[in-house]
Amino acid sequence: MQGKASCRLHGKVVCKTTIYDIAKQAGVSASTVSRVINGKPGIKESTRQKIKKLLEENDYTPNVAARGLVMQSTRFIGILIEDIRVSHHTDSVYVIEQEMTDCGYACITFSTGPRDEQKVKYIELLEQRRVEGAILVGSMFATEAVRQSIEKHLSGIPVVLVNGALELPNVYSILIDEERGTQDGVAYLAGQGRKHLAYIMDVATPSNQRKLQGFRLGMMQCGLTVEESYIIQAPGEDTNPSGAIGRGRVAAGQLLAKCPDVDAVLCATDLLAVGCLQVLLENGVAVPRQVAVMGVDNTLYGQICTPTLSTMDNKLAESSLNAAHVLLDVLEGRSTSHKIMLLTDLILRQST
Amino acid sequence: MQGKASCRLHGKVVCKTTIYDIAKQAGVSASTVSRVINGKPGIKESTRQKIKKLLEENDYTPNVAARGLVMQSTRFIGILIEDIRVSHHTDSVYVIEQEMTDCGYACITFSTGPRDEQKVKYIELLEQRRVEGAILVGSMFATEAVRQSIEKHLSGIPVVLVNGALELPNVYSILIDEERGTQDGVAYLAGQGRKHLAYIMDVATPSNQRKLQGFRLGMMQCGLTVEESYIIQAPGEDTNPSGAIGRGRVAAGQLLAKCPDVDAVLCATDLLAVGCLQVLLENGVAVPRQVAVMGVDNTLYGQICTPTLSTMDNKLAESSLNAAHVLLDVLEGRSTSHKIMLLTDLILRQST
DNA sequence: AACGATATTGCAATCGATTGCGAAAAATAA
DNA sequence: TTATTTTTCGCAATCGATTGCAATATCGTT
Repeated sequence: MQGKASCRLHGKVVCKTTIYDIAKQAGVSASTVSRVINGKPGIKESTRQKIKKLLEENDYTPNVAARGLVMQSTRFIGILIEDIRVSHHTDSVYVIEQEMTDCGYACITFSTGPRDEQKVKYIELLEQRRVEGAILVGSMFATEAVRQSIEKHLSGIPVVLVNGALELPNVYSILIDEERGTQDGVAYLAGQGRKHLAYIMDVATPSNQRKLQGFRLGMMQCGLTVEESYIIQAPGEDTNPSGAIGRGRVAAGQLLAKCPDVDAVLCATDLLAVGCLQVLLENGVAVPRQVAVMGVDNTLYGQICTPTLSTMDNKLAESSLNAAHVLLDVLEGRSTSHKIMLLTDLILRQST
Repeated sequence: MQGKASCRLHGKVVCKTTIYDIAKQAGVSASTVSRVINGKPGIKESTRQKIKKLLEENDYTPNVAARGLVMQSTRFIGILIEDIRVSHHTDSVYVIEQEMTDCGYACITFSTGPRDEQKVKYIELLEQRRVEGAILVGSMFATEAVRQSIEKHLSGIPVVLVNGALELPNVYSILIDEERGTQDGVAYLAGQGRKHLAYIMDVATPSNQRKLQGFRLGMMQCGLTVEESYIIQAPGEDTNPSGAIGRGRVAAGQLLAKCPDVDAVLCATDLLAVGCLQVLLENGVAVPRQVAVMGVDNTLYGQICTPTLSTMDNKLAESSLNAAHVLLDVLEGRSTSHKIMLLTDLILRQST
């Protein structure tokens, strides 16, 4: 027997009003109230109106968790991202949240950090919340540990990976051809007659490795040889975005020391490139006359620094939008593709 | 009668295993399983072990929604923010999510956009999800419409407002003394002997109005008169952060046209300041020799532009951290303060 | 007035948990 | 062996919804 009236304490509603409260007031059963709420047919117009009025008056709001329990659907999706503070990641989250919210889903977002154990932990949290789908943004989710965790905890629900692939029947991938994009960048710089290209590498994520691979391929295709000492690893593995400039500065310092005749630098991210730019200018190197600099991500930073930064737009927002659409397709029973590949754009500004 | 075994389809688990599944396998009742899961006493050690093993083997994960239904607690909190893409907002969300996640809460985050109706809509969504608390980031939430909506939909749960106040018994406020901060900025510039200060105003949020008020007060205290035509309204009301630079540029154009002897510009945000800087430099104005420029927010942009930007650090991340702590205090029954006021810092760089 | 057809509504089970209280089982005491 | 205590465990209600099926109400017909 249910039907306890919503309890009030000090005038504040402590328990929200339920369909039983409404039913009692209307002198009908909870079933009838439920049918009115959901616009089901077979209710006399007069009672429908009476109930609607009561719902209004009592500020009734359905408990979606209770509804979800019987409907077997939470209308939650999960978003996992390494660090939401990274500016292009923010755009991704924004796009996904907008799109999913519009379709009646709510997003549970976690910044996982770089470590696999953390990622696995958050995957379990998503399972506990019974999300109906998940989007993992970033190539760092394409690891074996994550694969196993998805298989164990997220099997049965669609998972979309942005900028990475995972061989699992329920995993969909949005891929970005960063390798090709980096090749394009190299080709452009080589086309300017530059011959001694350097590369500033970020932490060795799959995405960064693809970019580096693109650098090597591009060099080869342009008939240039890669001098290994011209591939410089930015120090540390801090994910805090504000640290990236400093890391770029350190790398640029090494560059100046080790690469005397360098005439172009490709950087794995815009912020590394900004740090690099700063050091070059501070040391009297003319950019782009003596050394050209190119970044990746097409962030606002590149529009602000001086000289403005040429960069590879890796379309993270667009791929996230694609991810949301793929997820919605699967959730709503439409057919969709398991793999989508996007091409990058070269954005040319003053630094090249 | 419950106890349907978890159904499998094509090898994929479609229904997660429940405590009834475990109970049946163990030959006990669901109550016993529940007690083992929650570490309750009064269970024979041998059966406890047996059940624990089964939980492991079956990859059991509690359905937190079902649990929440009976426990009357969802362990969800809501975060409302106008636009998560704005960089200091991102930091706020990051900090809040970290803090709440650490304490076992999950966050439902919505970017509401600038309009009141949207904000109200998202407040209702939070109610539907039965969040146990909410944090609203930004002064734009301090409106009458939002106040009423909170009173109607979020009464009974703690709500923390970052950078704004609302007179409601369950609303807590983290305030930032931006008025005072702007006064400090004016005082600093006046101390350099500058006398003709301009102000580039952003959309008229309460926060921005407080800053403008600080500008007026500061001028008065320094014995300077405010020339109304030196207060320039940046055009548009686009919340897309990437548009702010352009808006700053437009404002700076007006500045050059209308304010011949200007020798300092305070801007409502860093990005406006960056746009302003660009236009000044393009027009051959020496910064800071002829005109000093100062922003607000202490974003990374200010460290990147040339010259680097002096700015007022309004401690949004710190205030968000405070907000999370206040919310946790209330949720966990500790006493806390209804209002916290933070002071800003002046960050001095090359542009002044 | 009696009947069948249709329009409304309620009962009760269900979703996946938690928990107070009583019952059965085991351990201990008499 | 019986009585008593203490462990251990299950029953059933509960949280707030949804829904198939059965029951009742209403209506038109003859």
